Amino acid sequence: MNNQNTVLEKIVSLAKRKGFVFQSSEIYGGLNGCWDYGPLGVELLKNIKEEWWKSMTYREDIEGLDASILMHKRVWEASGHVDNFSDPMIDCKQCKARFRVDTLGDAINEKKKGKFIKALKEKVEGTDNNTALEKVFDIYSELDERFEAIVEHEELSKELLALVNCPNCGTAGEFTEPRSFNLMFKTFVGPVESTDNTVFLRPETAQGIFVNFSNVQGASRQKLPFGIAQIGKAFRNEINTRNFLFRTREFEQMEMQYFVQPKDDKKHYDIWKDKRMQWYKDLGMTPDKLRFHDHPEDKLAHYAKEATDVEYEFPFGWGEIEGIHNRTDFDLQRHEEFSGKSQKYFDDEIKEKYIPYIIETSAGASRSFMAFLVDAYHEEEVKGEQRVVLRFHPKLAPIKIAIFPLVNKDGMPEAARNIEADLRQNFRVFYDAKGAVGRRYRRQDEAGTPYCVTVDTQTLEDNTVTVRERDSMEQVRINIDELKVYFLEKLA
RNA sequence: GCGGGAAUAGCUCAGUGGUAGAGCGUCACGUUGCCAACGUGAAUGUCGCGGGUUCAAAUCCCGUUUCCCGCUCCA
Repeated sequence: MNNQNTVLEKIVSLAKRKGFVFQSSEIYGGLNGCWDYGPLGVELLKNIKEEWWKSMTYREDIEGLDASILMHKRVWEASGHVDNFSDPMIDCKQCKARFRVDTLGDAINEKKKGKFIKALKEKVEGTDNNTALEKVFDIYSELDERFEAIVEHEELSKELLALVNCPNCGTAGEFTEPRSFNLMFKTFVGPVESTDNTVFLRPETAQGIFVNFSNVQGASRQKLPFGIAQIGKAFRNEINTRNFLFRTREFEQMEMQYFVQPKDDKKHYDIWKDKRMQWYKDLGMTPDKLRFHDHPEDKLAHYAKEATDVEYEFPFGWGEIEGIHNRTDFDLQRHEEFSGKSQKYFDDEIKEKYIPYIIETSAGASRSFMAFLVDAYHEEEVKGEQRVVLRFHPKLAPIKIAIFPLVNKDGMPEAARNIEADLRQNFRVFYDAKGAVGRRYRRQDEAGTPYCVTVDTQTLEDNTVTVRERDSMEQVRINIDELKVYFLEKLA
């Protein structure tokens, strides 16, 4: 574990040194959980988003969208974020201690938990809550799990809290009502601050897609099944940020919502699940470090019928980089209800009107960035010297080709500059003439540049150059006239 | 949010009360002949920030911010 943390620290350090990621507002002491993408980082991020965009929208059945970050307040009431997207807290009125409701159980021992649950069972006997409690008992056999499930249940939680003694002072029945600490960032439309003009910074891009379902369908004349894709920033006022780019308060999502006939939901869910996993593998991510984590039925979010995470094994452990959910008709149903505008789709084939089911693929651009960066990082020994190399897939590499004169004289720089000018029309290239060529190669290794072109004496005689490949460090001689075609093929 | 650790040059770090340091990197000049070569020179620090103690603080004390770790949580 210690060793693995060191790896992450090295990557954070490299990321700063080479210009991938800087801490936000660093000269002012930094801002918790916010990071800036530097010259190489912005290229890598842009390439990731571009690959995603191509794979998602360069097809007949998916349309693009770029919705506003600020949306009507009612959107978040309909989505459930105003009510659910929060961590309820309670205070003990007696001793003023504060507890998060969902972690209250940690402060209470087994024996007492048993006592409280028994008391609760007697209390709800014969009421609606009894059914709910029985369901909890069916799903869980462990005491801790039962307690946790009760606490997470809106109604049962209230009943239980009235019975529980404060873990701090022992007083029973003195807890406040659970209060929500909403994780959405709030701001105001217009210069005057008042509750009337409160808006939220979107905590997910998905709702921008849902509320535009009819617009996009009408404008694009798409028929079900079809999807809407969007890349954009989202904001969550996380209690804790942690692990570099993994949990940040401002992050970027790459989401595609696929609208399907309800009866086909399982089919499309499975298709997208496979397709999304393959995307990471196709871009070179180590297959052994990727897995699915299926959500157990009782842990599903309020909107989901089926859900899985694509997880990557980071130095700190497995972490989600994408969520694939069957959101059912929950979102459109709710928007229909809250807006009063029909969200139904008339299906010509079956002559039926229905609210589509939605299969969501929601990838974290920032998290993918981190996963691709961590996965690319390699340290190796070359002739007794350590080499640090970022083995990015050529499509993701911030710089595609570096061009060097072997030495900075005898007509070599001029020849190299000509090559640079020519290749720059098609590729992101970098010219460097300073110092020994070996050092320049290693510098490019640290930036993840897949190819280096070097002009030498022979170039001036027969118009050929060496092309050095990053991972193998092997060199081939190529005629300058064939370079562009060579790279178009290699980098396509 | 709780508990633990850390913060000194771009990076890694040394410096336990008395002039701010090293290695690497960066830049310049010279040299160069394919994998972090060499020589000479240079730039870079309110020692995270704010208070306090002291004749004197990078060093001791208090607060705070940020990062890392363990819980917790999550896209």
